[in-house]
Amino acid sequence: MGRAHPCCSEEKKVRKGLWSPEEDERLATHIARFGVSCWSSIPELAGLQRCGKSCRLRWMNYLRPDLKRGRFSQQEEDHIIALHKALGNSWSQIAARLPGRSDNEIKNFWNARLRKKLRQKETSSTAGGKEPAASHRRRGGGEDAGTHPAAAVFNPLLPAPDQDRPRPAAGYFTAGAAASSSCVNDSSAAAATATSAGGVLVAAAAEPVAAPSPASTASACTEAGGCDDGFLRAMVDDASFLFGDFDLDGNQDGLTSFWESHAFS
DNA sequence: AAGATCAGCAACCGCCTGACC
DNA sequence: TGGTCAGGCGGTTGCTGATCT
Repeated sequence: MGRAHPCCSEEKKVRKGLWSPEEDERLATHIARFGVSCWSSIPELAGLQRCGKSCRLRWMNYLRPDLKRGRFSQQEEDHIIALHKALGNSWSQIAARLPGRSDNEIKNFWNARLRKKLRQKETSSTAGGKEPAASHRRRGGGEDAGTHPAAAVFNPLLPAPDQDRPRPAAGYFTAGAAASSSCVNDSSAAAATATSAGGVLVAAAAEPVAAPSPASTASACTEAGGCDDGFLRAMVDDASFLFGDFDLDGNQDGLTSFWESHAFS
């Protein structure tokens, strides 16, 4: 192995670097409406010039509705230290035990802060010295992630309503992908997996929702051709929460106006 | 005021694993 | 049963913006 993924090869023209709001919108809207069955097909279906891996990463680390973002609490910090002690650099396992945090976020947090903190602790305990000057050199409001352009879009929205609002478990949107490492063509299997992995999804198929392609609906539709409306509604609900209101009939006005009103300054 | 330095974080890269054919 | 493919993971890089000099 180790060869480049076909989707990431130079043959295809793929964009790299930071994601634009429009790309985020496309990806989030697509996943909200059709779920994830095959990451490699998502760029094409969502009209993105990105590789599937990049889409997955963006979703997992940033767009996922169950991410809380913002600064790590002291409790979380302690938790991370304890988990790291037990699990080592298994960031995904640590993330699995810290709801609302992505492995990348935890990894960055560890690399940026905790490792240094622990090192300082060690040196100060041996030398009895003071904190190095660098420790107080903080970027304004650094950890609340409000300074980064992309982060600024989401942070104000996520924490407060989340408290009382029941949310799907992590892995909710990625259930289709979790079902198999290959793209799932058996849509009923994918739907079943999505339902069981999510744990909160409605199994009964209601009115079918128009679908652009079999692959894109694999995680939300049944074999009989009917889509799991509960599944879609639940996802759209989450996407609405994130981006503003839009509906399954393709009305994305709320989403668009959200981006417009939260344009980066 | 401007350049240097630093911290935070998003995203890429390469490799591994597991499922499918 | 081995090759191929796609998802997942950890390490690393590079950009952005705050702070310091």
